[in-house]
Amino acid sequence: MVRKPTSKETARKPNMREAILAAAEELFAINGFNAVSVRDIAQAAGANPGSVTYHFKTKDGLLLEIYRRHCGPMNLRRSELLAAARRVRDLQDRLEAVVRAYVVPAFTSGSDLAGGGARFTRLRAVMSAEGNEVARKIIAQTFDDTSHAFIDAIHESLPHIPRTDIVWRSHFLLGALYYSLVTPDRVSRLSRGEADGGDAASAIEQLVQATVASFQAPPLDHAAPARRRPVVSSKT
Amino acid sequence: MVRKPTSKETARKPNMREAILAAAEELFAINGFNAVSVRDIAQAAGANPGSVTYHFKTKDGLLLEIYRRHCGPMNLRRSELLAAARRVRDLQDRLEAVVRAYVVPAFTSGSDLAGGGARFTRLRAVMSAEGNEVARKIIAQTFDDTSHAFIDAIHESLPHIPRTDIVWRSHFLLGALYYSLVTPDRVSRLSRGEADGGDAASAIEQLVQATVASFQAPPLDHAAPARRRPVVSSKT
DNA sequence: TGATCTTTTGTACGATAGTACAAATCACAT
DNA sequence: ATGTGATTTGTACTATCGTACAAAAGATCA
Repeated sequence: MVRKPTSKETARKPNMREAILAAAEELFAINGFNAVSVRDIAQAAGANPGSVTYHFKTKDGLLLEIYRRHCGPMNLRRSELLAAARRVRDLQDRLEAVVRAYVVPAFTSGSDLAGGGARFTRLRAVMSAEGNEVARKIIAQTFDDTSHAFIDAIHESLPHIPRTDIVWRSHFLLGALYYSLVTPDRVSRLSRGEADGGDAASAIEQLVQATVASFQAPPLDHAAPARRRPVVSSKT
Repeated sequence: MVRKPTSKETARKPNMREAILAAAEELFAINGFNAVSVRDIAQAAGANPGSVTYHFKTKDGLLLEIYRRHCGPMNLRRSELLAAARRVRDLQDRLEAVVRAYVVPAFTSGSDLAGGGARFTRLRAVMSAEGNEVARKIIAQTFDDTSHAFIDAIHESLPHIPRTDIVWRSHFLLGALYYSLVTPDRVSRLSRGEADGGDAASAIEQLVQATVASFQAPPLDHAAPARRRPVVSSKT
């Protein structure tokens, strides 16, 4: 008889805890935290509502565990890719590699969770929009380090751009990334079917290319707006 | 003796209907649709919960009315600015003007609502993330025309870029725009206080500049992406 | 097998949700 | 001042929320 697990950390044969986590992740990512009830999650997971309470104590605890599951692997993968990107000699290529190291793990999973990267990133996007408190705390203390590392790496490739501008542009990158995962159908619609907003590979390439170009844009902090004239004038 | 209003369309002296709309708009934009109760809105507006039902019938009806209030003016202003931008001769300047015509009304109000532009745009961002049904319907039938007009205008300035790429990049623009309004504090935090994410003027300039550069990036549709050397450079 | 621990189930409780509706109140034309 | 229609108030109803908890069921090992 095969018997590998000790009694302490085993769950049932069909792992209910995991099923609940997966169902919650999916539902939260699509509908937001507040619109999904514990009963909805339980039903989607084929579990009893009480099981959710048993495994995660509260609804917040469930969300917290989802974050714990993904943050580690994703940031680890980002660190690896970032380290590799830093070793690229050509500054131009390095910039692209760094951006790619930031973007790719958000679309594709960082570890055992297959294809869960995009789902979790979408979850983060939605929680961010909802101003979810649990998420806010985790984000600030888990992702800011990573964000700083990327900003520094980008700054390394573009020393002549003020750090402030890089912060703004990397912020735009994250916004674009989030939005691409939240409403991919809009891309399909506006392109009249010529593009598939749900295609991760396309999204990544488009995003990386557009973002690299935006980082390379000339800085504007320099208090010298003489170059361009005020273009807008239509109001009375 | 002042007598301007006819009895038919007047509300109370302190216009309750407007107060409710304003309160709802603010609360929805910050916390999302589902997290805000009708009672929350009524309290914030200094009204009775029943008044909300009286004026707007349902909570969905209230959201619908908020959209009706803003969509017209904002799209009107965008059309004006877009028309003006189209008249700019220099292609480079025209591109920037077009982008600005898209961005500016989202941050600043389009009509009588003072400063409400950013709030409403943030509301749209949050509703989009939550997958709100009421919002989805209105968006598709109200904003897609505008979006197409902008995409076409940009395509005019950049004829060598495939329309598909322009759709993606304008999608990124909207995502960046939304995200800037949803979590401006992140910019302040990551820049270590050097930038104020809440400053609309800075956000607009940064966003316009970054976006123009992203639109100008070389197209990537071209089937064979070997080792490409991007042409964009900032040296003068 | 029986004892013990873990997990699942079922049910219930208090809080709060959206909304309906009658009564009270107000603004204003007559 | 008075009647009338537009608003506001107060309250109540039903549904659903998150969560607690005891009992049932399953697993583990002496």
